[in-house]
Amino acid sequence: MTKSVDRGKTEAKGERDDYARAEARIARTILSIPEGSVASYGEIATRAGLPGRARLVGHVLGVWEGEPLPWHRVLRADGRIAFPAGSRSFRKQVRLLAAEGVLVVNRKVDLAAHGWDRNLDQALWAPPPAVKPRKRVAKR
DNA sequence: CGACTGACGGTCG
DNA sequence: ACGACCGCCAGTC
Repeated sequence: MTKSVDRGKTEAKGERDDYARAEARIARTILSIPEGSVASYGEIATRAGLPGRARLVGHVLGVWEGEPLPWHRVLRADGRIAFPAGSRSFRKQVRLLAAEGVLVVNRKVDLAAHGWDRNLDQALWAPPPAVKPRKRVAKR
């Protein structure tokens, strides 16, 4: 048997599987972004076990045809929407985010306020910063 | 096969 | 803040 051919097939299949796995992990990760939170492409990639492959996340979002994904919760690393400002998709994303209480100000979303992990920490620790340490001594 | 093109991201001047 | 680069990945011409 033409080993080389078989090998070629095997490799090609392996690559397809790798891609399929990566795609599935990326989709699951995006699905797990809580409503009202946002995450960057890079963050998604990292959490999906694919560090450094933000571009792959963008690619998957573009070609995905499985169950609907909360794609609007995925932003660029600096909080900006990835689509050209003013485009159909851009406006739609702004609308969907707004419906969850995430506002786009100056072309950007406040990641400090809506970042995924940060939100989680906030939910767990919930220590509102508003109150400053007002020098008060401890009364022991 | 090389060049180009995106739902990207980090670094550097 | 901004552009130039470079690394990264899949598709298209």
